[in-house]
Amino acid sequence: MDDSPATTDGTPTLAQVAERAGVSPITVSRVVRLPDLVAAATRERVEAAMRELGYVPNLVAGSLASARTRAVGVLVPTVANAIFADTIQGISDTLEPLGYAVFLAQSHYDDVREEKMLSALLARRPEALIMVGSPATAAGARMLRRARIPVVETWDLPANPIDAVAGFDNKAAGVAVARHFASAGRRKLAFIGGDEPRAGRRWAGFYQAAQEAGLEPPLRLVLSRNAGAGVAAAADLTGRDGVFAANDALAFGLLAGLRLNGRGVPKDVGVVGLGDLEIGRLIFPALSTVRIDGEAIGQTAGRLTLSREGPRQIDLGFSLVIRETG
Amino acid sequence: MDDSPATTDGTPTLAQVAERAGVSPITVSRVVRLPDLVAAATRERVEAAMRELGYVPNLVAGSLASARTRAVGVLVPTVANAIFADTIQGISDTLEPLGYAVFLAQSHYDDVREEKMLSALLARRPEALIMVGSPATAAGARMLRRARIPVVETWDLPANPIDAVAGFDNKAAGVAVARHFASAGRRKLAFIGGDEPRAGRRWAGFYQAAQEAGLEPPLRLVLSRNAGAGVAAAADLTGRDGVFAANDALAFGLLAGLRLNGRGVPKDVGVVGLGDLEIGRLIFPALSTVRIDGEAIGQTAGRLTLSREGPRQIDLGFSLVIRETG
DNA sequence: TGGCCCAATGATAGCGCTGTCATTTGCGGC
DNA sequence: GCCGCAAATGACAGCGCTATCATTGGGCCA
Repeated sequence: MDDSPATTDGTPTLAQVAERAGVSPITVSRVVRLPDLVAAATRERVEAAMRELGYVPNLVAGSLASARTRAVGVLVPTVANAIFADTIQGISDTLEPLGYAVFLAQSHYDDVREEKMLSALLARRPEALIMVGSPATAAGARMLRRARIPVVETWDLPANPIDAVAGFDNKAAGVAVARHFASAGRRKLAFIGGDEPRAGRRWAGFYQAAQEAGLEPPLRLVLSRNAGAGVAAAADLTGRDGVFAANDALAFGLLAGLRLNGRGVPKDVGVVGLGDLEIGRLIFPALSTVRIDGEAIGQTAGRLTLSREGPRQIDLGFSLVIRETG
Repeated sequence: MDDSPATTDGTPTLAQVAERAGVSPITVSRVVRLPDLVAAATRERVEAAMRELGYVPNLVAGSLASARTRAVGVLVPTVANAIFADTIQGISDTLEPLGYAVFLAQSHYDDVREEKMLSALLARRPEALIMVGSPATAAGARMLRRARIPVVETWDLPANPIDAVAGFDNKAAGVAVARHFASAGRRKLAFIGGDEPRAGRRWAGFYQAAQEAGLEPPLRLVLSRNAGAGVAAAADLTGRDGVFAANDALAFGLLAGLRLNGRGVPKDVGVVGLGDLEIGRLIFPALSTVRIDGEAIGQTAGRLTLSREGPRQIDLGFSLVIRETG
């Protein structure tokens, strides 16, 4: 086009915009960040130069200079499991409009990987970090504390939180389900779920409440996290009349397995899931479940990230939604 | 602890590590990035200093200096829709082990927002950008071209791609479903879906193939994207005997609505979804669907991001999976 | 009319790293 | 015993911005 410095390299810099607009670099910087401080005429000239050059600010340089990245790190066990998608959505919907970006990482329920991802995330200097659950390792927790940024633990109510919390009481959820089964006259309960900490707490509450209700000790099946495992589990659940699945996906699988085994739901077995995925309402029989508002968790986590005011440990609760499966 | 410079500010810098280890900053940098270039004894000394100080490298500074961010931007319409979760997972699983981070943004099927997110993403200087679909605006496309980084468009086969593609032929999917309905003797077809480009292409193929098969012109219902809309749609579909839902979630809702309306599936109406969510296999009647391997799309996109070699427009295809709904 | 204040703009220095050369040291071969 | 070379380390400059002061030039009031 012309011989402006922009033709030298692909991406124009703020200085090149400044030169073209006949102003100093700092003025261009202000047009981008604090337009009110710049006279309208100047601003227009600068904006024209930016447009002509196709200028895209370099936030990595800006972040270094200002010590503000305008980004938050988000660490989830996995995104494929629909259960956390709403939470990610909630986070991103509350933070994106404010100019924050989301760095997403997955731990895959693996402690080593979690620690690695935590440090990879922290290396990018997010202004806050939101994770599902709590750090599994002491080293992970230490890193988070040293980072001196807001940290939000979600989907749980840790006894000893690092900073903020947006979650619910997993143990109480287990208790509620066991009591429900007991009051419905079911006697031989079972629990299916993974071996991660939150499922463990659900189990603990479930077991305890079953005992307190005078039922025989419930069975626990530790499964891998996909719905297919739920299908297979049905075969090992003969004789059980109330099953709490640690998440809805497992419950859907279980329902399918039960159908294959010719067992009636809810007549022969009651099934309760956790999460309240939309599909649960739509299938037949409609899934009874522990409703968790994953999006609210995400929104709350996002908000806790932005301000240090107010209560920082928030219990979003859950509710037992009894539909057709038990 | 002691009077090392680290006590001054929260986060120690590379220079502070260097001082404590008695080496130059560049040596510390090498221990982090190219440990083989450093003598074992020196390396151990540096590593000890890093441990003692709790050093976490500052990648934003490193990125600026090296002009490499080791990050990719990912833009999806929404993460709540389970259909893209597998793709994000595929991307992140192939890129994270190589040290890349993922910047995640959502467009919410909104052109303005998409453009905004694109430029926000680009401002962070990702080394590649992966998006579902193609930029909706010319400005968006221009930004991507100017960025001079690998760009992967997914979930579609754009006629005029910016760079790489990992997708499938949405129109052909529509054709396949219409032909299937026709050969099953269904005469009065309908299509339900959003008004976004990919759904539009599915409709186009569906419509065309229905015409070619001599059926009367199918009906198109434009719905919002949640499953609830599928439930409501059932009422407007009386008299139709074959319905293609642009995604599985809508299909689940439709199935529920049809049940409420007392219409038999597949006897009275056939229903085919798209995506092949795991649940579709588990419910009864099991959902017929156009199977898309979202995870493979993500993995392929990730791979296309890393190397400029080989074919860059990859059609991952789809397959029609007829189960119990039609 | 002089002084003061605010609006508008700029100069300077540096954020915490890494690329690109040096420079130093040890060691084998002739 | 000296030269050359590779291994190990370092000096320097600079990535593209922004924080933090200046500095300039009216406009307005006493």
